[in-house]
Amino acid sequence: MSEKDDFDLRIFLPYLLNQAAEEASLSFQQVYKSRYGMLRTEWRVLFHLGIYGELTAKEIGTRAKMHKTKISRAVQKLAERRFLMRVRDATDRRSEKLSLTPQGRAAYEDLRTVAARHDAALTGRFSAADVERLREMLVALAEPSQASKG
Amino acid sequence: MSEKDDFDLRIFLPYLLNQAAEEASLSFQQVYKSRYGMLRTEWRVLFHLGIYGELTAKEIGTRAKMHKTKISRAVQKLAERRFLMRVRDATDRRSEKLSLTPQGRAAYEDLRTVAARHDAALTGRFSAADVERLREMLVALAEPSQASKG
DNA sequence: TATTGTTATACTCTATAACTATA
DNA sequence: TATAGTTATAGAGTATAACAATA
Repeated sequence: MSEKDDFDLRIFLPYLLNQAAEEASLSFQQVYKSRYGMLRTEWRVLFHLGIYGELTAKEIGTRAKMHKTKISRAVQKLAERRFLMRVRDATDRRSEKLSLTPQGRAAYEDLRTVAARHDAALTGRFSAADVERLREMLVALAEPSQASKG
Repeated sequence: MSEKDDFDLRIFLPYLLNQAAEEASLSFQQVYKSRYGMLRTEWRVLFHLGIYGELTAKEIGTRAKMHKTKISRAVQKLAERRFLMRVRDATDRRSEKLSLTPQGRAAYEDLRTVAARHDAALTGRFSAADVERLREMLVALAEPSQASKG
């Protein structure tokens, strides 16, 4: 994009990424919200426990790049609704081992299926090679502190 | 992505798009916020008027796919800060012709330059062909009601 | 009756500081 | 002193209903 009179907002990358992200999230959001009353932070924590098994809040934070306050509140909600269990760590009593209850695992497995189908629906219109390259580029763009000090 | 035990959250498209969008927006957000005290909705309206000239709120809504309440509030803020002028439409007194003041145009031109440089910094690491394909795919993903009922 | 734009309200999401309890 | 996690608070972003003025 040049800097003069032909600026095209419609292809400005931050704008485009935001629009695509909003649209792509919509139908999945409706599912985790309507079926389980979850928020974004909550399904993310649920998925981390579903995929990796027992984790502490700290470990989830590292893997998900989520701030500890977000995790704290998401864990609280998931515990209230009996999707996860908290067990005080015997060797370091500041932290807790978090793991899914059977109910939490069932929710995770349901949502994992929905997510996989949704991902397939979103990417199905593109070639496999294009999708692979798209994911690579998005991973690179998601990485912090690339060239970005405009 | 398959639906069984190898679900990989890190490449789940809605998740990836969200992370990339957040990261890509960061530095530009800091500029329009710190220099002009603007919010997201406000720079978007500013850009529409800068690019297309005189528009009504309705026309901005159509082009930007923004709800009228967002536009109403963004226009109010931009008018307070003397970035735009409102002139009642003589032929339809329900709407107003919106246009940038000299101060608004100066802000737009400054931010347009920042945006173009930021876009170049974000995409500079990829080949021109990859960037072109990336924008095409994001435009397609941003389009509402594709296959999405997971 | 329908449309343009405004106001009220609530919910979601994010960011930061200050705090606790443990180490 | 530092770390794991919590609580409080505010700001940013989004969504919807109800409304006034005009067509």
